[in-house]
Amino acid sequence: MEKKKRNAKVTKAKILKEARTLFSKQGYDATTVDDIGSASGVNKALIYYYFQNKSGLYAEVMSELFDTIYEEIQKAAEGSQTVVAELEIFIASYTSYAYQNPYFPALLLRELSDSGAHLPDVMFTRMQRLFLLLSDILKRGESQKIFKKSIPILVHFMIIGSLNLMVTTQTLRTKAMLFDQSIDTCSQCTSDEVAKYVFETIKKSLEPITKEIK
Amino acid sequence: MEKKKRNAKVTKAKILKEARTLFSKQGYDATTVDDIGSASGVNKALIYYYFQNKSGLYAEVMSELFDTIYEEIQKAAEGSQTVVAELEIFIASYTSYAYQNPYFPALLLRELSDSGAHLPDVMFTRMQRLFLLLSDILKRGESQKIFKKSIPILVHFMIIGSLNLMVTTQTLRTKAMLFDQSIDTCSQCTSDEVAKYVFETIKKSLEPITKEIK
Amino acid sequence: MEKKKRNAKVTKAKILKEARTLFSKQGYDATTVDDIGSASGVNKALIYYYFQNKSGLYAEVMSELFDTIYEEIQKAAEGSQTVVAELEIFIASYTSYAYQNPYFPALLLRELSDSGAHLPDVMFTRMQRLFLLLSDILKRGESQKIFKKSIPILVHFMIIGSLNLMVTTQTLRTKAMLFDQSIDTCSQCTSDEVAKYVFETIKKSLEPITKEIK
Amino acid sequence: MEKKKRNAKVTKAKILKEARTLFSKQGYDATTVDDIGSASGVNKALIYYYFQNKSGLYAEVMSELFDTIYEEIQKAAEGSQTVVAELEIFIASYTSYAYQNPYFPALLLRELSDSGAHLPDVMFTRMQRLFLLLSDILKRGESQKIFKKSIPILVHFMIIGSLNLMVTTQTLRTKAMLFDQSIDTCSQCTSDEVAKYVFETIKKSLEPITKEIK
DNA sequence: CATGAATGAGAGTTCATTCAT
DNA sequence: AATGAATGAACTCTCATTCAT
Repeated sequence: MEKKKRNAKVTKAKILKEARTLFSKQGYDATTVDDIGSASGVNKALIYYYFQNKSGLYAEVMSELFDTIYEEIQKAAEGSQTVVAELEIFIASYTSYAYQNPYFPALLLRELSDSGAHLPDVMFTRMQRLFLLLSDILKRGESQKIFKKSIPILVHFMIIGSLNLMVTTQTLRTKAMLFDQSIDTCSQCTSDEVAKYVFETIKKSLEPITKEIK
Repeated sequence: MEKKKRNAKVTKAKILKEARTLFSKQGYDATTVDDIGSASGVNKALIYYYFQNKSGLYAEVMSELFDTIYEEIQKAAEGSQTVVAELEIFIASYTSYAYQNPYFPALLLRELSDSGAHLPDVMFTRMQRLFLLLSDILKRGESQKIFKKSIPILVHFMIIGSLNLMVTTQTLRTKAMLFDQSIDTCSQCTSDEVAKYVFETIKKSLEPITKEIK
Repeated sequence: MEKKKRNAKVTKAKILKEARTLFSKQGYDATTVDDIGSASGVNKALIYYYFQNKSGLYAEVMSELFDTIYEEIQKAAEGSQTVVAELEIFIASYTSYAYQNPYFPALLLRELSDSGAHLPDVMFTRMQRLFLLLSDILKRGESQKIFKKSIPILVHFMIIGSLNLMVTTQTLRTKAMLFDQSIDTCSQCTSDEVAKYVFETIKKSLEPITKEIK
Repeated sequence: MEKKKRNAKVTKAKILKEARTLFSKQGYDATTVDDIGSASGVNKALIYYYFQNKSGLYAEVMSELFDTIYEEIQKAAEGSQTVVAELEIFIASYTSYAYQNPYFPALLLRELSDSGAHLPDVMFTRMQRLFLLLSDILKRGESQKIFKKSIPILVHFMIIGSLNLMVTTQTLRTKAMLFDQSIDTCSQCTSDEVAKYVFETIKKSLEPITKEIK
């Protein structure tokens, strides 16, 4: 009868996992602490024991996500030789992360739609780091004359905006296709195809004018 | 003493207006019917008299918004000669609408982060129409050999993703700048600059390969 | 079927009445809003509709009580000729009020034991007015050489302390008598007897020294 | 490294001490077992190990207090020659105890406002003993013709009522003075002055009538 | 002797919604 | 057309208490 083994680490992780799923599926307000409690098989009060309150739990969920994606991208970009390769890896790893952790895009978009209403200031910095990663690639590319001058935040938003929306609208796009076969919502596209298209688009837009003129 | 003139149309419009503002500022869940009531100076029960319930009101708010933006874009595009001009106008009018009705981007992004959980099916079609507008431009451009083959939904999402995020993150980006002057979040950019950059990016990415090779 | 007549005044009064009873019987913390709701036959939410929150209700209960007793004492004292008569009336009306509204002593003592933890500052003034009533009698008596110099607050506390305790300990004192007949806890005393004894005690203690010496 | 010496007696005493303080400062309901735990630096569960439950702890706290004050008064009264001296000592030692253990008055008043709802029967007897101490003095004084006939419980309540209120309202009275300098709430009085005044008042009221007539 | 983990039963408060006028 | 009164269902959070170690 080894049901309840009282392992704090395991329990806390379970709570965080279920919270992540629910928050992303239903949003912050629509997710109740009771939901999270029963999803993770623990008493509601235990959640308050580990995390002070609902928003504390939310903050911890978000921290984890931002830290993870940041590390993944950084790790992936480590050995890259050119800024173009770095850009490609940035987009590819973001895409792969987003497709594999589909709660992330939903949470991120919601947070950005809210001006971070639910997030403490600490989280703010974590969100910025991601942008700085790309921003730095662009800047270096520019000084190497490989990229033309750009507006980094817009490049950033074109990338993550489109990728996140692709993930969050998966159902919607499939539904659209069922309604009207003539509409192409790329509902069967793989994440690789998506990543590739976004990368090509961005890359092309960054090519110095000289090339184009020629 | 002509204070309360009992003008159904006016009252209903007032409710819709305040609802729109509140829903976009705070989101669906965080906005209470009471909030809307007191903002529009009417009794809560009257809201139920005019609209079936909270989500009915929400649906009406969203309908209005989508109808308006659709009409605006269409009207603007009317006299355009080339598909490139049409594309430019599409982006420009979307941008101008989003910047002038800053509640719209927040609502749209939230809705898309949810796979439209709050949205009735009627709304679904309305969202599609917007995409079809762009999709059609791309298709015609392609058959005229002016645009190369693209993935319309991704182009769509790059456009509206970036533009919406620019609007919703205005505060956040200003804050970021205050924290660290070296980070360029385009916090002072005008809507025209933004529209132009997005247009240039998309246009370039659509240029047929031939041009590039030369 | 004239059950629910929707009479705001009546309903509100009923809530106040039951709240008063329960707060005095069980104290602030031990009384739940649910208790009050079911005692007064209304939905809990209605209590929040009329009074913002639990402590708002409490404050209103206390206001009523203090206002009432103050008015009663003042009215009773109106026609009195001498300060001694005024003192007697002060004590007599306080006693009679306390015995007839037995929740009052409990509430007052608890509040005074807590340094008014549950009360807003407005209430503070109301409590003071009662003291000023007595204080004024003593002062006038003193200047008329009818009373000797006293410490008003102590006189006040001897009066209300003893009277309130008599009311709140009624059960306890009866119980004591049942345990041990030899103990005289005045458990059968009428309120008049009590008032008289307290008055005599205080009066005597206020007599100018001259009298005593003679 | 002799930090946690596992000394049952010491630990238990520490818990009792902090419990006493907290119960008196905040009342029974408002004090949580967690509060007591962290104030005394022990784990919450340990409190349940030593005392059955919250109200068990409370009972023990109260027992201690009543035992202590009873002993103090008795000891002080030991060598006194006359009943008047005994009365003086009773009041003086009660006053000194109350001023030195300011939690006691709050607890006692609260308990008496409740008709001892929180108190087990054992406690009841202990409260009585205190009264019997005074009651006995009065009775002896009466039979020695030094005191006139009195209502002992009222005398008791006048004494402890006023003294306890003086202690519990210290803050309130200081506040009153700050608000309005003209109100004399004896906020600077020493415990000796208070004790003396109460004693004089009671003594005078007990003087046999003969004296007064003369 | 001592602790961290876990729970059940509420408590206060909010809110969408309805009813009577 | 418009309102105040009333409700039920939830929701967040707390707390006394117990269990396993």
